[in-house]
Amino acid sequence: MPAYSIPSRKPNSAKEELAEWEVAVVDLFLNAVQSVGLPKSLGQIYGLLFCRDQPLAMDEVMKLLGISKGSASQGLRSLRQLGAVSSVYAPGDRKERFSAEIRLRKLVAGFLKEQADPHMEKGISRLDHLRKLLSVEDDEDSQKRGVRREEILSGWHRQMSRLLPWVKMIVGKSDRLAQKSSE
Amino acid sequence: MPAYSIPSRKPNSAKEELAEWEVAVVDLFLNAVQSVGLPKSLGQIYGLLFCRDQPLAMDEVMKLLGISKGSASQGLRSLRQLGAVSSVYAPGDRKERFSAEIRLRKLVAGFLKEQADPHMEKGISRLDHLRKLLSVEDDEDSQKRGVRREEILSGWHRQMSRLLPWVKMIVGKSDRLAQKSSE
DNA sequence: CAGTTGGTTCAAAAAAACTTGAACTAAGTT
DNA sequence: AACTTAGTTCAAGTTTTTTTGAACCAACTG
Repeated sequence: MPAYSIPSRKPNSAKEELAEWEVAVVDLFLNAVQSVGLPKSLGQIYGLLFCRDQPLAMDEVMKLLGISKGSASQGLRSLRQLGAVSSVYAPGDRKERFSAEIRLRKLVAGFLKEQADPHMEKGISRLDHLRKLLSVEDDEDSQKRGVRREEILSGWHRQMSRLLPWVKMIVGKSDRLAQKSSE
Repeated sequence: MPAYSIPSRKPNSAKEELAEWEVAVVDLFLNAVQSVGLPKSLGQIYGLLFCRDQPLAMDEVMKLLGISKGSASQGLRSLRQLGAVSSVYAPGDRKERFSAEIRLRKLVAGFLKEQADPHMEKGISRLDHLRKLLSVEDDEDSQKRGVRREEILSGWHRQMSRLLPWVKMIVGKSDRLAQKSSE
């Protein structure tokens, strides 16, 4: 038996390929995800999983999307971290399989938790730093001006902090449409 | 008899360089702006103008931040388009001068109008395209699956449309804090 | 009009972000 | 143990985005 058969690579003719509409969905997510500053492979992977009823393994994702092992691995990790996909292991199978989270509220919550919250945290320490610098500013006019700016920034920070819970709440409402297909 | 001591630094006559706290503010905006996917020069420029009471001309921005003419010109244009800075011409002076918009509600509204709204528009046409593809899908199971996905996506789109006005409203509330410090 | 100034444009350079694939760990099989 | 197979890591390569600066335009000045 052949230990290793020559990999006759035909670029796009595999047993399985995406339906046209699936390509469109993958493309939709590819774009959507870029608009919020995430790498496009995340969008492709999520889009593919979003289309499927059954969870897919990493090698299927690679083959269907034509992306590398590294991209698939890293992409899936990021998506898991964002709470946008979850892994399921079928008993008796060593492969990890992935399925997409389709509840918008969860997606938004995960995104905010991973992206917005850290920024808010960082904002606090930056404001602290700013106050420290202001306390040693020797030009009095400059200092006064700086203090006014610090007040404004603190106000903004407070308002953004207030906003985030609302976003989660509003998006959470009537998530039913999505839920009935999954839960 | 100097009223204030500790002028032992470079006695820079005009404001040729930024105060330490101003550097920190510029850096703060540089980071903030990148986290929403805008070029960092936008953050630098906005941050500088945010610090100042008096509007600055383009050549001052260039010199203070050490950026090129091209960056300054393009950056200021983008900021104007976002509604984040406005230009003021002093009478008798041919130079255009720029000052930062500091009302958070205006900043958010401008950002949403320029960034989010176009995406929502594009979303509509993508959903239309998807429906068209689904109407000609020949595999019946695939089609059914696709239709379910299209329903989910439409639901998401609807919810996001609902969210945006709320964001503007919530951020708009008690913008007073920022205003009283400047106006 | 020739010279200067304020400002825009855009091709090319630089920087940043993303993807790849080979080397590697870990765990299961023979 | 040797050989799979599943998956991770990361240096190097590729692509995309951003910045630069020189050419250009338009308006004012002497």
